[in-house]
Amino acid sequence: MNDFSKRVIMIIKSIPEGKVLSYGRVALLAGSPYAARQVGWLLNSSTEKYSLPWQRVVNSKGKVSIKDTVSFIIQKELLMKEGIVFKNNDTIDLKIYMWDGNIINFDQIHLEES
DNA sequence: CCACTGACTACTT
DNA sequence: CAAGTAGCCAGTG
Repeated sequence: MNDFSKRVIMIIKSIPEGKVLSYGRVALLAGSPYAARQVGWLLNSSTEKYSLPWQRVVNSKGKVSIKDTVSFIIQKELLMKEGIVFKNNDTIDLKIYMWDGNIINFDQIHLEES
């Protein structure tokens, strides 16, 4: 288990209910801006082990991009149960649900407001 | 070590 | 908006 994996796990676990994060965002926060794909894989292999809210991770378009039909449905159901609303074409409004409480305590990173 | 894969993304048609 | 393309990175064989 490398640092990247640990950070991803940590980040996913800190996503609050009713909020989501994109794979790319998680990868970014974990320190590897372009490791979005690994995030998906990581979820798949660590969800049970760490009880991760994997359903709260979607792609940058606000869609559930998992291929497995069953999991796809489950994810939608879970999210809707948390209060997230899907539009007719299975997409959610990232402007509203994207978790920007962002920037976890990763030292170097800090919030810059104007 | 090399080649291939993929729950991704941003960019171009 | 849909489809194709080129990067990116960790796991696997």
